Amino acid sequence: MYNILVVEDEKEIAAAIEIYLKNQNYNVYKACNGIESLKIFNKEDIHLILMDIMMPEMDGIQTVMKIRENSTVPVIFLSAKSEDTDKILGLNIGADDYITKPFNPLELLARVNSCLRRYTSYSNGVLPQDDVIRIGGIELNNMTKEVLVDGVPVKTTPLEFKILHLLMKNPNRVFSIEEIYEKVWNEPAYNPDTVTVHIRRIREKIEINPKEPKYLKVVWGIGYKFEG
Amino acid sequence: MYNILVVEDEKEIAAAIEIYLKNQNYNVYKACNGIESLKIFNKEDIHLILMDIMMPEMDGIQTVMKIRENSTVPVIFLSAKSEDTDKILGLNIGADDYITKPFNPLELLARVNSCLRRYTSYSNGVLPQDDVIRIGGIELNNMTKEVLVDGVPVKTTPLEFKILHLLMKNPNRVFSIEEIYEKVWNEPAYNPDTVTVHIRRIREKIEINPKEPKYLKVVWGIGYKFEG
DNA sequence: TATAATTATTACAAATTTCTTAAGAAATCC
DNA sequence: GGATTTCTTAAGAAATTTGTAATAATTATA
Repeated sequence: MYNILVVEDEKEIAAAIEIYLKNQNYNVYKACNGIESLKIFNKEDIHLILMDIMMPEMDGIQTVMKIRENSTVPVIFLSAKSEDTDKILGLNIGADDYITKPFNPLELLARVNSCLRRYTSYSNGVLPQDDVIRIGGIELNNMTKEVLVDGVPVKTTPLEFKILHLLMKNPNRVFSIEEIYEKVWNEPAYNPDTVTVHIRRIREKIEINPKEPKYLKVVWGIGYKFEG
Repeated sequence: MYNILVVEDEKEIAAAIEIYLKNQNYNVYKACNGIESLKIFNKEDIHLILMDIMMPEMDGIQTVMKIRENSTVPVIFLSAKSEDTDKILGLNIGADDYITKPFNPLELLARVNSCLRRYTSYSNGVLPQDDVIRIGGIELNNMTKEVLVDGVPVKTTPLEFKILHLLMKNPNRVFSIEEIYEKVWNEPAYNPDTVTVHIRRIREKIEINPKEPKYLKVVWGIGYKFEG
């Protein structure tokens, strides 16, 4: 049973899609804007996203970019525009397919089926390599959300994992506290202390001596980096 | 990691562009008029400019003309007008591309990517591929904020790094103490001693014998330069 | 060479940033 | 609904960086 997230601000279209998909025995989650979709995506185990491009608040492209920062879930774009450039560009940011409105319900279903088949076929045997990052003695698995320190599993909270993931995805790059906050929390306003405290907790879990960190280093006056 | 300067007086548009670019891991600087953009351009190591044509104070074309006096940095124009005359004019003064508002975010990203790709491919060695400057035995990495002296990492404070970066970006060019102060601190008022002390501290870190500097030389009565 | 102007050196005070801790709020789980 | 886990905030401590000022050394010029 697959979970499909439909992100679409026009209620009637969303309802119609829901009917088609439920008839095919898919489980449907609905969001009417980008922000809501991110919340659902972070909470549920979504196998495919149908994303409208034109939306209030945060448009579909921005939303997919956010999702792509730490997931390779398949995405099919829905759009009123049919220009070829858009089509190609949409695929460039990691969309798996593209359907122009008004669409044929059968076409929609066909693409959804094919997309899921394609994705599950290569996620069966070999996992996408992006999901495991290993630097020094630290191994981070984005699929299972597991962290290994010298082979020993360590429990991390969701926020700790996100911060560590961000830094380990770009080893040696320095992130300012503000940057970390924006990327992890998806909000502009922030309290620097919050990030600092989480950094401290991550250090407690992955460093032998948190006061002299080997991996999670501070660059004074600039920010933090994962050294590898 | 590329630095992109967005020159746009409408705050919402500038903010939107910033989001798109940051999501693609570009570093974004913003200016809301031509004069401000020149200041940032002179201070930072900008790899591409997105320039609005219609702006108060100094318009985009005037600004690019000023920039073109001593730089071939790629420029993409943004404009509400779509007349061909503007287009041709824009390209004639050395713009690399042209986007009319309202624009598709993906189109913007595609042009930015292509522009940077094109530029770096035919600039052999002039423009650094990444943010690494290497002169003599000194290597400076702006992404990791690391400084290597003959391969040995050396810790620098934020101000020291900024000063060194400024001088190494323009090797052999002499900067007056006042100029250094203005570009690094971004303030008009200054105390010459402050800069002198910082120069001394940098020398202690990168020179074998600070009293007879090999790199960070003084030009008597004029200022300092990084010799390479 | 003497003098004035500029740069170098040093030590210490001030300012800034990060660290640590802990308590209460919020969210999640059973 | 209660218990547990996770998150946020705040405040003082600790560490680091930055600015200042006094003095020494160097360079240019008359």
